[in-house]
Amino acid sequence: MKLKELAKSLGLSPTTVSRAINGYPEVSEATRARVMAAAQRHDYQPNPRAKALATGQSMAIGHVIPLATRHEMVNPVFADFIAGASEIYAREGFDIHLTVVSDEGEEKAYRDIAAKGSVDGIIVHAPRANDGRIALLSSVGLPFVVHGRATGIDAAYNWVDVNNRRAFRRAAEFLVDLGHRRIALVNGLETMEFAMRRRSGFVEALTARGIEPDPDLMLSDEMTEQYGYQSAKTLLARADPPTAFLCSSMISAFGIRRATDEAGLKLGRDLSLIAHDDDLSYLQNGADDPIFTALRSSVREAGRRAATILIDQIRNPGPPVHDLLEAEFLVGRSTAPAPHPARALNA
Amino acid sequence: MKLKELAKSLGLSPTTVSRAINGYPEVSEATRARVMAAAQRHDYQPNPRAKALATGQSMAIGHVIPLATRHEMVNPVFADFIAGASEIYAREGFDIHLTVVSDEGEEKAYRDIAAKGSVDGIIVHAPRANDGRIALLSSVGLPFVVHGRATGIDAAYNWVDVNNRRAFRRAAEFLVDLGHRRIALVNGLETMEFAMRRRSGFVEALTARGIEPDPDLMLSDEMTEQYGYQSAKTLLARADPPTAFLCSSMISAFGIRRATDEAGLKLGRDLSLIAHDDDLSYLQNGADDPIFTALRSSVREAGRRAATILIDQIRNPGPPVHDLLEAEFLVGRSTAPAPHPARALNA
DNA sequence: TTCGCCAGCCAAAGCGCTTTGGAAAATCTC
DNA sequence: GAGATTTTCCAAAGCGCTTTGGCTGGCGAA
Repeated sequence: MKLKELAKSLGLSPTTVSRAINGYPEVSEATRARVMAAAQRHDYQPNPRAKALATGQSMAIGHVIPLATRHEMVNPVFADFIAGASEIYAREGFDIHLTVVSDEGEEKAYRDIAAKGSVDGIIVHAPRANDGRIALLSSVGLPFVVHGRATGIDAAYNWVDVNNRRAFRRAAEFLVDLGHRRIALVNGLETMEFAMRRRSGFVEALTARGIEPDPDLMLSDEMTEQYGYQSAKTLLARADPPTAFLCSSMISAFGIRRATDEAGLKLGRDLSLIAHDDDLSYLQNGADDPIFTALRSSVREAGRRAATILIDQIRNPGPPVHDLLEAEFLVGRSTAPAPHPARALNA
Repeated sequence: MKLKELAKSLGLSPTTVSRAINGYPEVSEATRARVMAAAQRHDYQPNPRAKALATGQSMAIGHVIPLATRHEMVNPVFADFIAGASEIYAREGFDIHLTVVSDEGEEKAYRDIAAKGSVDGIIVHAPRANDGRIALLSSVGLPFVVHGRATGIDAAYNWVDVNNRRAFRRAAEFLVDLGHRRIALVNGLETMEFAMRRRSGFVEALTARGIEPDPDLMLSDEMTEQYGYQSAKTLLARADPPTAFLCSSMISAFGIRRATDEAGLKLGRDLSLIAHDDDLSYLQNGADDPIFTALRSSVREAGRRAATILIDQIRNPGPPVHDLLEAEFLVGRSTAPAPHPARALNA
């Protein structure tokens, strides 16, 4: 069923039908009702491509999700982020245009999307320091929101981020308060902004408490289970093993748990672990009785916020907006006072 | 840069330029070269909406990913499936159109997509028995490929699936061969086809070996970590706990591991566990030294296959095609002979 | 030399919708 | 009740591309 047919069947012009459907005031309420009823009856769906061509609006948002070349890994948080964003999109009538692209092709992917004009806005995932995409998109004039922030960019832009630095500072302080002195940071890839910020928060906390951060205890890689396992295994084999771990991901935290179990140690007794928890739907830390003491911040909520900002900027462009979410700190069963704090310190 | 401008700058008609770019034979190779060079130089990207409107082809594939209403959970395998599919899409010039929809809205979502004609084909995820979507899409005439199969559908259709039944039969047989008699099945939601098939394979194996499947040992739910944990905890607390677990997901397997650790049992010694491993990029079971004995089947590869079939069917429609993948069986460190097989049997 | 043919190009219509610039009908003003 | 508005509708152009149906000029055949 096309607009023209609908119009003919009603004895109206396409113009009037179009206006009736799109809520323009130039049609009487009587005919609008008639048109709407007919549209309903015939299950009329305007062809979005024709509409887009005529209006210049595609009613679609682009998401470019990076495929880490090293392990061809797609970050598991995307699914939840997009689920959150799409709640908003669905309500507002936007579609999602997905592009999966490996690191090298990334810039070109953005450039192409902008040139083809197939979306009204873009969400930028996983920013790095001095991220070139931000300048690129700004110059093109396509509205965009960054999930995260990028240092080294002068111009203002829209972003939604978690206060990673504060969260990790707080977690580290908590561990120090429990008497831990040798604390390992099992961080994400520190080419990523969020990982850099987490590291600075961690370092800040230690330094503020007079503890010299030990580079050997600060690891950085893609956050897989294996990475957590290997890291913990290696660190625990040291002569002076850490007594606590701060880990950037629940998945890697499971790896750490596996290594500690193998070593015959018990989390929350012999060893402490705090994990960052993105509150993924399939990897719940548990509400009432958290598995891990954790910094919780819903990536789905971040998706909702980012989508809201983006749509708002598309509809009425204005000065850049940002939204800084604070992570919740949940004390679970994976943390405990340091085993021999006094002895270790006074030795 | 638009086609018309390009044409003018070359002193050619839009017709000729269009034909040159799209490889039609009516233009001389000389002018084609000239056009291509100019297109390159001006970074000309044809407007996909205009193209789609004119040709009726949108060069986009729809993915409708279901949001399980119960826990608002988005299945973690989608990210990898789509990563695999998009390798093919990118090569062939297709875009991905994503729709996230909760169970109730699903049928309408498909209907709308078909009516709006915004995609050339669809991938159907997570089929259920007698899945209505298959009849719907068939009647609409939109090419589609199902990731999985649905019993109760007479008509043939395109699908890509893992031989879940055989895989689970084999795993169960392996456990029985190790002397296990009380084996628990920690399965996915059995409204899903794949879970039903896994269960039948499991039941078949036990029955064939003269073991009566115990309904109390067969669980079914969404495959979260918590689910694995709770299931194992409950089952291990029984008077006659199982000596082995067969689990439908790596994530739930981690939960099972957590429960067994808590109970002071060691996997691969006191208790056996086989997990189904979708070979997710961020949840590797480990190639050389698998954490779990596992049935491995790459969901990313399934994505590639599905995309290939779909594009092929879009280009030259033909009789339905399917592709049945076999899961690899990997013996890892989580399985061992049953603790007291002889005694238990001869008692 | 004339004709026919074909390679190579172009004008214009059309994809399904929106939107500008009227025009007719209805309402208001005095 | 005539003119001035306002309401309600419509015809047609246009979004950027493809594609049908010519048209032209150069070539070989007769």
